[in-house]
Amino acid sequence: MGNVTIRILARELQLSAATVSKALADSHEISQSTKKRVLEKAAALNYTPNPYASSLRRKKSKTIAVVLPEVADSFFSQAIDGIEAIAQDKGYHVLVCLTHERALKEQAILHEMLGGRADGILISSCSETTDPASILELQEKGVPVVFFDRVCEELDTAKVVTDDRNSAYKASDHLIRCGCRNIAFLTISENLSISHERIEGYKHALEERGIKFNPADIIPCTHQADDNVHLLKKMLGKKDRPDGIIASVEKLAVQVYQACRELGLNIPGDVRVVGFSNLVTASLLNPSLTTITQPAFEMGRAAATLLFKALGNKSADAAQNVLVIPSELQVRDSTS
Amino acid sequence: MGNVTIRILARELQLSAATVSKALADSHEISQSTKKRVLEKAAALNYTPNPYASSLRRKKSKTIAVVLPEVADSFFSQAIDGIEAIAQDKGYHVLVCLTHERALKEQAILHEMLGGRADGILISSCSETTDPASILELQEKGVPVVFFDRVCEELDTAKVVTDDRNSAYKASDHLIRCGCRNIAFLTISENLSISHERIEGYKHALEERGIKFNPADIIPCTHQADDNVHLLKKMLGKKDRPDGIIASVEKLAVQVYQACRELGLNIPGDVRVVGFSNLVTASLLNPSLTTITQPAFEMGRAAATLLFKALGNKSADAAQNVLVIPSELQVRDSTS
DNA sequence: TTTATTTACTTAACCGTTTTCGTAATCACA
DNA sequence: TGTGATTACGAAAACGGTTAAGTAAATAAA
Repeated sequence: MGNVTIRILARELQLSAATVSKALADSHEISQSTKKRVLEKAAALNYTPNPYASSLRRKKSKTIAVVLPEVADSFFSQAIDGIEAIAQDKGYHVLVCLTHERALKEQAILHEMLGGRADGILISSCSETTDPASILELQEKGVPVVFFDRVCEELDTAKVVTDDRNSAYKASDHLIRCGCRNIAFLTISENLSISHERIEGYKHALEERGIKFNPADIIPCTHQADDNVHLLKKMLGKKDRPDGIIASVEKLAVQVYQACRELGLNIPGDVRVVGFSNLVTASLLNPSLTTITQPAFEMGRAAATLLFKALGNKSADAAQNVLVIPSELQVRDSTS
Repeated sequence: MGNVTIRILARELQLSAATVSKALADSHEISQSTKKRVLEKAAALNYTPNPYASSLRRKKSKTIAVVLPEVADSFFSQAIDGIEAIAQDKGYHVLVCLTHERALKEQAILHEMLGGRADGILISSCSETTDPASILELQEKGVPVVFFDRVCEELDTAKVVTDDRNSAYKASDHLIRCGCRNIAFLTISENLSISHERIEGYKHALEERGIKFNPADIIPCTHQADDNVHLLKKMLGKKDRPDGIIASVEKLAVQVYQACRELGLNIPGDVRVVGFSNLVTASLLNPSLTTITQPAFEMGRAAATLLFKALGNKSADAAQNVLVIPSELQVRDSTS
């Protein structure tokens, strides 16, 4: 009943623990016949190595941590799928740590990671300001960190992003071409890299078409769905309501639909909508939603790949790569 | 640069490692003044304990594993949110292990867990047959296991499910009341507990209304979206196509919509659809989707709570609870 | 004053694997 | 036949935190 350890295995085999350990690791120092005996006995006794003993000794946890705001979001869950695919392939485990968009929680998680719980970190920052200190500490300790999607611009780490600025530009330009002149831009946080980039793209499109940018058109939203719907209804209830909306976050697009439905507003008749979204149901919505579709799965894969590349290098933070994977504008009925 | 260990901390403080350890654990054996000194020095040196050393010695990992088929699914991702909320509260970490619906992968993951990587396991089985052996082994080793949603009926573990049979009954009954007489039931696996239950509920409703059950109406689907759409189009293209469809899995409902769209079939005119689904967009689809909405977040919370209860007990598998949290039928336009 | 008790620490032995350094024994080669 | 490699294994010391057992000093009880 007491767990079968490598020493128990060794005793049964009349061997030393060292030999068994090496045999299990398929070391060249061990004869084929011994390896076979060990493997067989291990299977017979149902031996499973204690990962913590191993981690302690090797200073490797065979685990990566994914730090992100939430998982109930198509983009993030698809990204996790991509990350996990790579990790599983490399024999690594995935620790999912949710920040719930709280900077404090994020910091606490990152600080804990200093203990070596994970060999590397994938992170998509929360919407409150990310403290570069924790990240810097990790880097100093030689723990590779790769940002994805929501990156921290000031930091010199590997990053995987999509072409946020250009995507927002395309979305805005598309709306303008559709006749919109008063476009609201919904965002969840102004100190998020992706927000900056996307707002820049939006501004650029306006400028190019000679539309004056009005700071009041940048609408900061919250993480409370009902608050947002309330806010949106208020905005859309006004006489000078926008004739176009860009929802820079998946959830916000859904909330715009809800607000419009409750107000009896027609999309795209009364207001056109485009959302940054990875919803599989985008094309099935009423009306189908024009989206900027991010390559979520691919971004997850790419971030994980970058992380493992860094883990392979002795020079920990060698991979100061920035990867940009383009998003796609998919025009559907909500704008046409 | 070299990690600051408890011994280094101790040396700096002119104390023994034992004292520091106890001080950090707020042991009553240590004086207040020493505790304060230790805490301050620990903060100053930015000490972070090595979780693996601790896990090795204490035989506790402060980690739970969530084993499930995928994460890119509203039900599962919401459930994870619920699980994580509880785990974070208890100071535990969450290891997410995806089986991708492969029994072999599931077995491998569970077998690895024997090593003690996680203190407890939450699992929603994959659609291929789950091998009770791995679970039994875990239980023998005293690792508590809680099933949620996709449970293993033969096993005597704690379980959290929804009222699958009754939900399916309600969905079927609803369709019949709407006039359907030829109802197809889409499933992904026939050896899944939830499939059994749901099919039973479906049969029961038919029987009660004097409609003969036709085994051919149980449509086994795959995990390939395009395969399913193809299959569904074939089915819906026939003259004697069903006049009602129950999609017992979230993704399948979406695929029914796609198939109908491609065939130009009208929902609910040509065929009525109800789906087991937690999509936030259900009410925004075209037409809005009648759903059996499962309490995903709550189920996650409940499962985690049950697990922690078991972790609290010395008698590991004391909690052979079965919790049933009811789902809700939300009638929308796809059936009316 | 002597004896118990409490307080505040220390020592040392773990936990289970890995790995460095040996060391016999076998083999190759001049 | 002696020297150097090579092969196959073992002893023991890590890794870093925890904890049982022990101890010296201070305090309380007799």
